[in-house]
Amino acid sequence: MRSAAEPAPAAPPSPGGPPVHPDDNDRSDAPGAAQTSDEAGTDPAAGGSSKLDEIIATRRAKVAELRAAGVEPYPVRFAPTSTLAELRARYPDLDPQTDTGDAATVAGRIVSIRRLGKLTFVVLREDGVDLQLFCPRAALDEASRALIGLLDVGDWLGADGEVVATKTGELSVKPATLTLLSKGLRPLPDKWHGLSDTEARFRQRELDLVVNADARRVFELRSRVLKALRVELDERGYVEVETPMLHPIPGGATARPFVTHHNALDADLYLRIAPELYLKRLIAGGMRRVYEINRSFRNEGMSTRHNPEFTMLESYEAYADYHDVMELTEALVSRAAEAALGTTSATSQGREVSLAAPYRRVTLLELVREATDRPDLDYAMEPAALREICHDHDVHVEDAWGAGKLVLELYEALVEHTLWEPTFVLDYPVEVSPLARRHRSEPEVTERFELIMVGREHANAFTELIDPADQRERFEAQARAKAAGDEEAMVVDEAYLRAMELGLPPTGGLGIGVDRLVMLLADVANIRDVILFPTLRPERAQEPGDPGTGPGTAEGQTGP
RNA sequence: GCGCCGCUAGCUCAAUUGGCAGAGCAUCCGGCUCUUAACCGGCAGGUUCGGGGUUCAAGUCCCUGGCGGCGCACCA
Repeated sequence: MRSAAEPAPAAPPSPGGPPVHPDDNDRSDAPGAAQTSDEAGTDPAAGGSSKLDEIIATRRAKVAELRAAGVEPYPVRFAPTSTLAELRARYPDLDPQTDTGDAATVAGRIVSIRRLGKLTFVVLREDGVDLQLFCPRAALDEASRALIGLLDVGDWLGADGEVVATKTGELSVKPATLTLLSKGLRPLPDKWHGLSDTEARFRQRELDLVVNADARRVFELRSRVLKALRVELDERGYVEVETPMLHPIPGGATARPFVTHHNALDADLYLRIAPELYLKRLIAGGMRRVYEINRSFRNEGMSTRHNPEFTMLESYEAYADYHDVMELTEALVSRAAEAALGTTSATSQGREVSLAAPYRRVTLLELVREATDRPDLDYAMEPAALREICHDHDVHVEDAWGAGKLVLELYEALVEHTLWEPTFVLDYPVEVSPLARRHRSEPEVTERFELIMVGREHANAFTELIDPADQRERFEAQARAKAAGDEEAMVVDEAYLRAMELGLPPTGGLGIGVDRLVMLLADVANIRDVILFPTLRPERAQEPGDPGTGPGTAEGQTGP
């Protein structure tokens, strides 16, 4: 994204004068530059692998040759009359050797070239759809005849000609004119094996998208899921809002935040771990139904299910309780499934799962009683007795944990991964739910549920705590835990308490992990497969002091 | 963060017990007017992830660092 790097975009070939291209500015052929290294030394991106250098040098030479012939290799604009997909849809099955007489102008990236003497086949790809150009030399105008010999796989190309079907029945455009739209300098991965190196796929997603159809499938599915979630919420009268990602104090979840610093304010800020508190302040302000779909950031471990930045949907609705939110959750998940798959029946890890509403509802306590075969188990039990039950099931415990935390640990260790079909697990202990309202009839628990599907948590919701005095006590308990060393515990958020003191109506709130929902629907095992550019360790910087490969040449182009 | 596995040509992968670093595709040169993993002939392409060690000899064994994958831990 360095727009300043194009000081003279699409410079027209100057009449009479020699072709000049910006690349020359950082080449060392200026008089007096005692640069003796070969072509390789001028490419800041090439580490020293000479075959790649050779390919890039060859293609740069083609750029120069094209400019010398008056062809702009990076033109300003092109106007196709149809996409490749539209053309395929318009001519679903032409008979072999049909000349339709219809003209079409198409464009795409060249993914294959087959030269058979005076006949060339070029395969264009656009938005994942391929179309062949059937290019007998005799059909091309003079400029296109010169151009076609300089084309490479990876170039962007436009073609203007007749829609035909070849002898074998392959739908094709037979161009009279070829227009180079952008000359690619780097080779594409193997046309047959594609790009399978996972690191390369994540670091160079653009390459993954060019050659791997599955990458495109996943991200198109993701887009449909996002749209479906928005449409469902919009139809229900929710307003989409955007609240800060820079927070003066982290809140809304128990997690370790990223810290950053604002210079003019001379203040530390935290990347948000959840939008929750701001969204509830909007409810306090009288916005009846709001939602936000965007990133949150947690400075914790990374895994196949955890990226440091991830997308969450949070929604809040005045007057609602968690039973209302369950109904909303069912509608959102089943609608997302319909949008993604055309059905509420999904396959995950080779196993079916039905996402059709309604979903099973069962309390956390019931599940733990069942799993431990202890019908007497209860939040009122002595913690020592609960610890013993944990010990019997090899569940790790810590001294500071109360009954609620211990029961939750049992649930997470013994039950959660066994819940395959969508299940609302209800009524989490107060101790582990600092922002949820106490249950209307069970004092030890809150009105909170998590939605478990295929053994994993996908949503977390509750009847919100709206009593400011209760909230202050919960915050203070969290602050004590933090002082005692719990790095994830919350701090007292006075701005939020002030909003609550203004009066928060009864409110039902929901959070859905969007990446995980997409993982489920796309049936992929790694969260990095549903995030276009997942967080990776930075690539190692180039060796300092390595002549000719430092940042100097690249920076030199960036202009003022 | 811990454990296990991986890293060889632009891409996908080989390389016997430690014994001359190879193939296919792509590139480059030549041929070919119905191909679609086009075909035929030829040339070239290597810091075997980096550094160190053992050895007559290291892609291979040892140490160390880098990056990635998987599992565990934590969370969504």
